[in-house]
Amino acid sequence: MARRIVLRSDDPPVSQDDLTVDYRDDLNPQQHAAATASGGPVLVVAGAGTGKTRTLIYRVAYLVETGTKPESVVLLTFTRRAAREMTTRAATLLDGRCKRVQGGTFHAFCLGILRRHANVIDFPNNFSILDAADAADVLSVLRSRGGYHQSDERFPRKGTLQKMFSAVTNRDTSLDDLLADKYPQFTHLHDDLEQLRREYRGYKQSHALMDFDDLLLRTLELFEASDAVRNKVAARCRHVLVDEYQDTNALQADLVRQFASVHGNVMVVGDDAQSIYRFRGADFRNIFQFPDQYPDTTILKLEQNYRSTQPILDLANHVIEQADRSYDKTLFSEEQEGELPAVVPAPDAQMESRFVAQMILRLREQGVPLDRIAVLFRSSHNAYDLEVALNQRNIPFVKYGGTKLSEAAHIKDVLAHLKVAENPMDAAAWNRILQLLHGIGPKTARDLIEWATEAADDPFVASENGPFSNRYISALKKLFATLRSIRDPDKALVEQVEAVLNYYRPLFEKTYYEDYPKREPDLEHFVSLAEAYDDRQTFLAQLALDPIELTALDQDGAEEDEPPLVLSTIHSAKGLEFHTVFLIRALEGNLPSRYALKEPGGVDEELRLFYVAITRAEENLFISYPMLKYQRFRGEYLTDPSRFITGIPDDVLEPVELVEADAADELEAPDDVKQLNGRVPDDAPEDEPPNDAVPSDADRPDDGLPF
DNA sequence: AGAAGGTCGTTTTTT
DNA sequence: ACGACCTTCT
Repeated sequence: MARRIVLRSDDPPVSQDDLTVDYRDDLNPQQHAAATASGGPVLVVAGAGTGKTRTLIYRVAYLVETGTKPESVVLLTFTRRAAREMTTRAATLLDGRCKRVQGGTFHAFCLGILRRHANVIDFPNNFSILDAADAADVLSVLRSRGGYHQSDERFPRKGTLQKMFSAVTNRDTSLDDLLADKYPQFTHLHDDLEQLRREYRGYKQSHALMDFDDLLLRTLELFEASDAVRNKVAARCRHVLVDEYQDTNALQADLVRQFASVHGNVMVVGDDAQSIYRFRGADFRNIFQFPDQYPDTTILKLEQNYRSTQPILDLANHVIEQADRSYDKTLFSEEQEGELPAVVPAPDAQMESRFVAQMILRLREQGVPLDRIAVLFRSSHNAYDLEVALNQRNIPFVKYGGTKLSEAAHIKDVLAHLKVAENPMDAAAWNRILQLLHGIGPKTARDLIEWATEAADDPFVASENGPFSNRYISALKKLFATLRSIRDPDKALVEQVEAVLNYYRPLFEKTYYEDYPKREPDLEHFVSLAEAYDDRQTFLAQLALDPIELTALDQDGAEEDEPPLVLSTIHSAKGLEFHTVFLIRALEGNLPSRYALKEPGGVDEELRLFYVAITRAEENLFISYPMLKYQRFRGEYLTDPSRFITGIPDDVLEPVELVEADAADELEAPDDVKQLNGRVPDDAPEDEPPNDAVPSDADRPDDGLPF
């Protein structure tokens, strides 16, 4: 790299008197130092709940207020939700200018760059984005085309292939090492896999497809291919801010370096104790390497916790002590008072759900809004029982980390039609819509795709003379007619979606004949979503990169209703905070996950996950687990509580026993709230008749008699 | 040969 | 409740 001469700012030094926001008054000294730091590389190590987000928001405001153009500030966050929240809050602080800062997720930001410059790496700018499932489908096609599993030795299934290849890209390792490390059963297939991986890459290139990893990887390749482009992009990155840096992987760290390569102003914020995306290639050690990669890094620490009470932090500190970690920060709070965190063994899964649902109703009675309460779990199916219990009691909730709208098969069908209209080379989408037609299976679809994407100049015009069989010709003609009609540039997006739905409905009812009425509402939701966009390409990208939770849609009918309770995987709860947190299914094999036990370092990662869950809580924390579980084939069996909660002293984590209200009373009065020994803030006797003042309680079901 | 339809075994976490 | 695999049908 060329020698660098640093020019000093010609502007007079900024005095606090000239600023609208009172940074010194609003922030503690550590936060203030971070928010008002001058340029250059800065690493902020911030413990859970220490006002990391707040500091970044003030940082944005400060930069904008001291003369940096908002368009030249880049704020990279882990989710779009986080980016939106930050810029909105910064805007409240200062003014609307903050909304013009660039950013979002790494993937979204890279997409923007690629759309502008894709031609440099031989991609059209209307390339399609493949989500993980789409990528797996492409691999499945290539696998059968290449005849990889003709012999009777087993070949990895499509999802495994996708995971393997993604891991190779994200972890910056060789296929060899990955196989040895994680897939020893497939090491002998190394050559086949290497070849399949090459085919996959070539196929994506020739069909204008990019999977999630490509969005990062191809951006780096773009920068490598053209210094001019890199300089142009980096010139617009006057200040680069990265949130959750502990969860970035090698690719992302590389990207940050490129973005900052012109101005050198980069501030990263993170907490090594909260690194929970190892499976995606993140390595918490990255955060320690930052100072090595950027000479003269200023290191700042945030240690005062503003979120949780001291008893909750005591548990958190106790937990994280068990992990190998290089940074020592003990969180402290000024909020000394507070309930002890509780561990609640429930007799079985239904009882666990009853406990959570009833506690939520009590808290709500005491004035805690539902949306200040969260139920967290390791994996999304952990919540199935609870979802039933909540539905029975009419408690509204959103679930994060569950099935996304754009992942539902029927929505993927509709999307695929739009994708083909957008990018006629999109073989993955073609494959999907062709196989919906009666008489077309994998083989015919493959032949037709080849014709449509290679032989035909314009498949939509030349649709009269393809290699068609009478078996499906009439259905195919209808498909072409629909595609032609939605490609009309004058057609509004909503009209395009309506046209697809008109065409798709009969196919939909046939394909999902057993349960299509249940899926029907999703199609309506999809139309209303499309109304907010006028550009097809933006709409498609948005759905791919910022998928909408299915349960979030159930809520928008009831706008008058109170904001819903939050159910979330621990991963999706990152960065959020709640008055009360329930952590359910704290079981050995679930948290820590049994899969993690096999991997070196896996248990530590799970421990950090547990730590993240605990530190979401402000006032109350309940950790529960069922003592008995039921599994098909296995029947009922005794569970082991998570190793993370055994052996913690009672004065740090208080054991609580669930007691069933008198069984006779329960039969007559459905108000069957259990006693919690000394735990419930307002422990009213429960032998009264049901209280009508609790609307969502009114049609509570009888909760069965599990004993 | 290739598609359709039924059956069996199954499931971490996310952009 | 979903997908991979096997059997039967066109």
